[in-house]
Amino acid sequence: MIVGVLVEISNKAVDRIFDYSVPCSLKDKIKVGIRVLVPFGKMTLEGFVLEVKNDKTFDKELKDILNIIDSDIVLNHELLELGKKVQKKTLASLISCYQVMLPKALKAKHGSNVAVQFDTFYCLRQNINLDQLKFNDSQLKIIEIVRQKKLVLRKELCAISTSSLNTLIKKEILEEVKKEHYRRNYANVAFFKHQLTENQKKVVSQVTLNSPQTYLLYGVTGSGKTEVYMEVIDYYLKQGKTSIMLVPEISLTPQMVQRFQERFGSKIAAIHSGLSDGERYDEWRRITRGEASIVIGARSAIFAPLKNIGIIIIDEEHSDSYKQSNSNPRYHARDVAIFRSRYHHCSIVLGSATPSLETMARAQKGVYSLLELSHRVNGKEMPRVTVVDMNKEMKNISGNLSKELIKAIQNTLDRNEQVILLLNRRGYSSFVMCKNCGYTFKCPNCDITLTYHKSSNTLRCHYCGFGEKRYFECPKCHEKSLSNLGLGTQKIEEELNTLFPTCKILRMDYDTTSRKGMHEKMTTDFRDGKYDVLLGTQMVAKGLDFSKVTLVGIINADTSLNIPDFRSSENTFSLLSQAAGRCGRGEREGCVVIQTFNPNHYAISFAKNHDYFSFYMYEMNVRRILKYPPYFYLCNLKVSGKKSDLVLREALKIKSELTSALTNIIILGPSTASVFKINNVYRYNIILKYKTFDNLYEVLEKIDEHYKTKSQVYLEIDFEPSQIL
DNA sequence: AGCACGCCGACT
DNA sequence: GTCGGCGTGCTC
Repeated sequence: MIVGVLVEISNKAVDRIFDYSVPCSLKDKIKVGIRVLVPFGKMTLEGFVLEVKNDKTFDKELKDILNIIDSDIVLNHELLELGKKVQKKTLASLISCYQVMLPKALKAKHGSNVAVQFDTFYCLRQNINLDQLKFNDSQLKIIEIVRQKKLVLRKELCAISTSSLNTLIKKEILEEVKKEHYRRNYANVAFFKHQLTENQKKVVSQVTLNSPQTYLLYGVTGSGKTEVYMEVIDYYLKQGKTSIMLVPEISLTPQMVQRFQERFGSKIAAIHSGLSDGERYDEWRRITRGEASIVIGARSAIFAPLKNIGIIIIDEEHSDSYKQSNSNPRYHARDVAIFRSRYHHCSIVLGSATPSLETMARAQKGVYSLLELSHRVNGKEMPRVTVVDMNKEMKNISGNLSKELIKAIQNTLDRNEQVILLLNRRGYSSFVMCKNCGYTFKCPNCDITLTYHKSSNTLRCHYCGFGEKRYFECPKCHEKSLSNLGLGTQKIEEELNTLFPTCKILRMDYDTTSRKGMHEKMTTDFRDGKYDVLLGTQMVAKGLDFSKVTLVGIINADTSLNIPDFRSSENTFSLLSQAAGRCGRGEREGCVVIQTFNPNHYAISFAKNHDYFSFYMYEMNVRRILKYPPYFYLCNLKVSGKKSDLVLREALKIKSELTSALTNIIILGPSTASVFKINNVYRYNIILKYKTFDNLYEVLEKIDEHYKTKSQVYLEIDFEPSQIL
């Protein structure tokens, strides 16, 4: 017996199947999809069995596999095939495509730290005649409990007498049994169901009754998309089918999970960043065993090993978190969803209040079916939006809050209602500059300005982690005129404290929510009315639902417009629309104040009017003229290395090779990446724009092949990048 | 990933 | 003459 094994080294040079022979003792345990331990050179490695074959026509002497790691399959037939498809689409290594599907516990490097947890029980041995034996009091007590309950936790019996217990085991009267247990409790809570509106019902029946296809559910904020998702999932659950729902990590809050648990109880497996590796492993096992049939999670949950999938839902489909951008495989969850939907013959629902241009364009072309929810469930109009021109305002105020916004906050507080303030951190950070000579602090390893962290009084590099104490004297002109520039939530909080001394402010940003459970506590406290103002970064704009909020203020709408990325308008429009959607969700009407230095920018004016379609039309025209998606596909080739001249030379070589091998393609660059140097590694981008694939993949694969063994220059290929940095 | 092999500069 | 730098190539 011979097995084909893919070893767990994420290096393209060994990313192929190696054959091993199987010793007789392991033969009957071998299955495709399990992990095995194999000798590899001088190393011992874990690997996946991808093939089992019986022919012995091998010219080489094969090594034996050493052992078997899993008794059960970790990669089923579908996932094995899916990995190959993802590999083909992203040109990443095959092993990375399989690794991305599995929880950390099953990976060679970290796996050993995470184990299945067991509870120890006792039970009576069979065929024991108790009457013939003599026992002392505590032994009798123990036997009585075990006879009644059959299976008793060891801990419980130890409480009576550990020594008596041990004697009973020694005499082979009681038997120790280990049973796996999950780290979390999966209590089945009361099923809770909302009444749907007619519009919602219509959408549900379209999704569930038509033949399998991909839908775009375009529903304004507050139109009750989540209720539609639940109803659809319920429909398939009753048919004995499973569901996946993807949510951006940032909106995968305990409240969100709770809503689903209230309806579906322990059928839910939720995979979010708050779980420990062990808890993740438990969830994964519940899914493979069929104990959980509804999976809610961020991007990687699209690989959940469910069988018989009835529906795949991608909520907030425009979110760039669905594209894995910083490590291989650089996949988009939407593409994986499409692969899986073909395997399972199921539909996909892509939901958003601000669909990505790509998705809406496909819906307009008829590739996806468009479903709409154009009214809020509470019947209220969208909130009134005021745009404040900060160019004029800055002359009148000393802080960062306009008179208009201050007045609106005051009015809201007077009415005993709540406020959400959003500080747009995208493309924005606080830094230190000398007011005398203009000196700014740069990271010595990276080509970037250091960020000021007030809590530790340090300057930090966000790219490599470099940090140093904040100076008091300018190192260049030696004046003591260094000042903190830029805006942080702490700064705004101080301003609010001065303006509204009695107002209770809840600050919610990465610093305050990173501790486990803090996010949950904060949202609960705010909902319970313990605070008047919720001040935060992007995370306050997504999905939160507070009925008492009647004012949303956006402190700096346009910093995200300044990012040199073709999606910056789209991202800004989407952020403003989502933020505005946070208010007026209850009985009372809401209003929105947007502060901006670009009051006439189309992303802002269309957001002001809640006019998605006009934004869509306008932006489509921009993309058409500039040859960007959805009119053209993009691919970014990232060429990097420690020797900048060598990197450039190789990048130019790649470009000339592409130019001669490809037609009907626009090749831009190589240009220096927006941060040229990170951690002493120099980076160039070559950007490809094309309408048809032709021989693109073959050519790129050949170039990639060449660079996978080079150690001085690295090449990474990112198809349809979410951003080009 | 790890290790061996091989080709060049600087030294006990 | 050798020691050791790392660039390259191989692992069933």
